[in-house]
Amino acid sequence: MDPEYIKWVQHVFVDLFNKGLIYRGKRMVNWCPKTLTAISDEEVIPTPQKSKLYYMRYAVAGEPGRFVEIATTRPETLMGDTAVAVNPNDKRYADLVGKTAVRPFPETEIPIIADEHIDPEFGTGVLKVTPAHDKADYEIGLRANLEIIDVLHPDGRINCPECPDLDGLDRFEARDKATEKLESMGLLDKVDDYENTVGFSERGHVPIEPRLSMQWFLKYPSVKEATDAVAHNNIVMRPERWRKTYLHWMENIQDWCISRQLWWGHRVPVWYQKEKAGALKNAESLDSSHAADLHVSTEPPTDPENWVQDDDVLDTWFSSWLWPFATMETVDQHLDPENNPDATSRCFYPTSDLVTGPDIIFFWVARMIMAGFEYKKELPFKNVFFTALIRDIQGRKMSKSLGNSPDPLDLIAKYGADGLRFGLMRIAPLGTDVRFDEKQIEEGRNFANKLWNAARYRQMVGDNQELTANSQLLTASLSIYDLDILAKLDDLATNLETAYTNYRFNDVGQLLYEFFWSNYCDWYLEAVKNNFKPDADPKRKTATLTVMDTVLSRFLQHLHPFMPHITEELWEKMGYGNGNDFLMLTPAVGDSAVPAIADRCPNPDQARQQVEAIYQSARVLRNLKAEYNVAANKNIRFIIPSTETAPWSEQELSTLALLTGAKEIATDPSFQADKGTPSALTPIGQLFMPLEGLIDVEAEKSRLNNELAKVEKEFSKAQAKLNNPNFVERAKPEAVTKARADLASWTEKREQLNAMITSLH
RNA sequence: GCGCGGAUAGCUCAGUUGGUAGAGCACCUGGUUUACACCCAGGUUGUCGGGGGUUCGAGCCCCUCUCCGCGCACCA
Repeated sequence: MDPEYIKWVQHVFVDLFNKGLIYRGKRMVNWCPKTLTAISDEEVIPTPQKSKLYYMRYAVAGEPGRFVEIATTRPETLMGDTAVAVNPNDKRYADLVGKTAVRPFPETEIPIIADEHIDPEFGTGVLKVTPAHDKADYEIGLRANLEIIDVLHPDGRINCPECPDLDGLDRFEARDKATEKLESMGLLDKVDDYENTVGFSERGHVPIEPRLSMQWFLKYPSVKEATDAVAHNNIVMRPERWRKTYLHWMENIQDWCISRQLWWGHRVPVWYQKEKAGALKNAESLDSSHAADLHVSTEPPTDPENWVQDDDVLDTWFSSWLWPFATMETVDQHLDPENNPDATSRCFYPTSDLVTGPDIIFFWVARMIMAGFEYKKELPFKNVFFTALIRDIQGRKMSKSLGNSPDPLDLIAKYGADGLRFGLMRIAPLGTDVRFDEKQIEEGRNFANKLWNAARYRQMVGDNQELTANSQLLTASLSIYDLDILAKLDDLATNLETAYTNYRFNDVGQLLYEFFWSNYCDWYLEAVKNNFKPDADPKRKTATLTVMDTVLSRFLQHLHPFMPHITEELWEKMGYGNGNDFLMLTPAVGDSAVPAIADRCPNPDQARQQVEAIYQSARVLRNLKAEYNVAANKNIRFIIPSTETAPWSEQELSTLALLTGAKEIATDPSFQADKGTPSALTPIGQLFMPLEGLIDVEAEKSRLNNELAKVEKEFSKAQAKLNNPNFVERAKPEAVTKARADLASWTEKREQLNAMITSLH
């Protein structure tokens, strides 16, 4: 309702009127008897109903005792019947055509006609024609030049003074009353249960009434251009399948009934000459050829006393469809840019992406494309991203009337705005609807909490230092864990870019979540905790802090669009903005930062492999501890009975001990394992876990055999694959290479496990 | 009637050119080692809706059936 926006709405109305595309006419429209207004086809919701099919008889005039049987769902409109129709090819009734039938009340003779529309298979093959109250009947009426008798008031009550017992009754009460009357006259044969689909008013929630009414209509502009734009992928829809839906609608487009009989809305900018107003309003049609008697303008007439403005307002989408440009420039700027230099500075038209729901693809998207092209001679956007619809846990669409929509404010109170936002983004897949489950929002809150605590930890272990991440990184002595997490941070940036490019926002959420929770918190932070012990090397501590700041600050940048509040808060509290820059105003990572790792270490792969070996070993050893129920025992020692521990330094082994919750990992070439000492095969070799008094040869044998069984299974699978000549010949080379590597790895594990089992004997 | 989705662990859902089925929650076991119990470690869980086909190989491709959802048309 901004004054400038109102001007646009009026300008477009006037323009389309002058182009002959807007006209006023008496047409069959969808009428809502509850809200007392016309509505568009798109606002009619077809709803399956359990109703009745009434079989009744009309007497054939002049042939006493002869009747035609008619099946109808709406006996209450019988007073508006002006014909009875059969299919011209229906031999059963061929002799009746041209005769007349007797409408029982108000009693009169009506013609029996033939029309192609009648389906001989339906009911009795005979249709009562009520041109005022059915769209198809209206068409038949036009073809046969039938009289039109309107027997309903706008609110759905019967308007038929000739039948006092029906007059004034609600349409559904009248249905029963009319049935009773027919029955008492002996004209009702039977009533069958019947399931049909009835159009309901989207807002009024009552069956709509097809009604002959004076309304304003629009013949859509720029239809061809809007169709071609999508057909030729100048506008790309995601998911792509909506394209077909769009094109189907565009190819069968109908004129749009744009007038509404409501109090609120943009008023139709049309004034009628006072003395001719009555006649003009009831004219069969009005268009630009009547311009002389009308004032159609964005400005009211200068002599208002001589004019009467049209009472109707416009469909709400008649203003919405102008949104891409009407929000960007005023009509004056549009029409006369030279004298309104602001026009270019404010106008972001076209934009790149429209994000919306597929339920308004016709209401809004299609119409914006048409209006955009019509007024800007250019398409309004290049991509349309249709989000998923969030349904309730039972799969129902959320709606006010069902009351199944959670209040966002309640959710925000419980989980925080960022938690809600992140939770939703993580379940926003490309292409399908999703059931809303509060658990998923809880996950968002937990993630925010995790982030907060990780930042707190950073503050706990070291002073807040001014972050000059890149230069400090270059001089720091980085551990393999540092290199590993920085390389993963680089990977994250790359993967996020891909996900964004493909509009896979749930992937973005997943990538952010996994990197931070798993890679950074669960592994990296745990692996570097030794560096904060009192006796740790200060240089190593500084390097670790620098890496933590690098990861945290970049991660906050990556996460910011998904969790704007907490990231902004931490950005400030951690001092990453140097006390003056908002994170919101900081260029995105891809625009500003060099890759974290590339300059420092051109080939981090070796470090990554070493780290993976340590982490994988930690998993195996944790597992071993769990299997022997000593997971909580911090005094456990692991022994490597070999000197061949290179490249594993004391430091890496102590990190591994930290990660496994063990006292130490010791190399001891002289170690002689007692038979039955639990041991495990890890990427860094075979490790023993001596347990005082807990040695049980049989238990250990059975455990190792279990493990061997799994390995054997994988081994045979890999072997079978490579023994298949078809695979080796036809599969992709990468697949074959990988299969060979797998087989080699399983072979080795198999041999080692066998050796371990043999040593128990 | 025409068209479009969906059916994968108990639940909500990922699974990107066909190549050893995943996440979170739930559940079970153990854990308060000074970031986090909104947490940590470990574990259990699948005839990938049914049937058929193509292929060396199918959750993924083709055909068919069943069920759920959506759009369009019709509905006397």
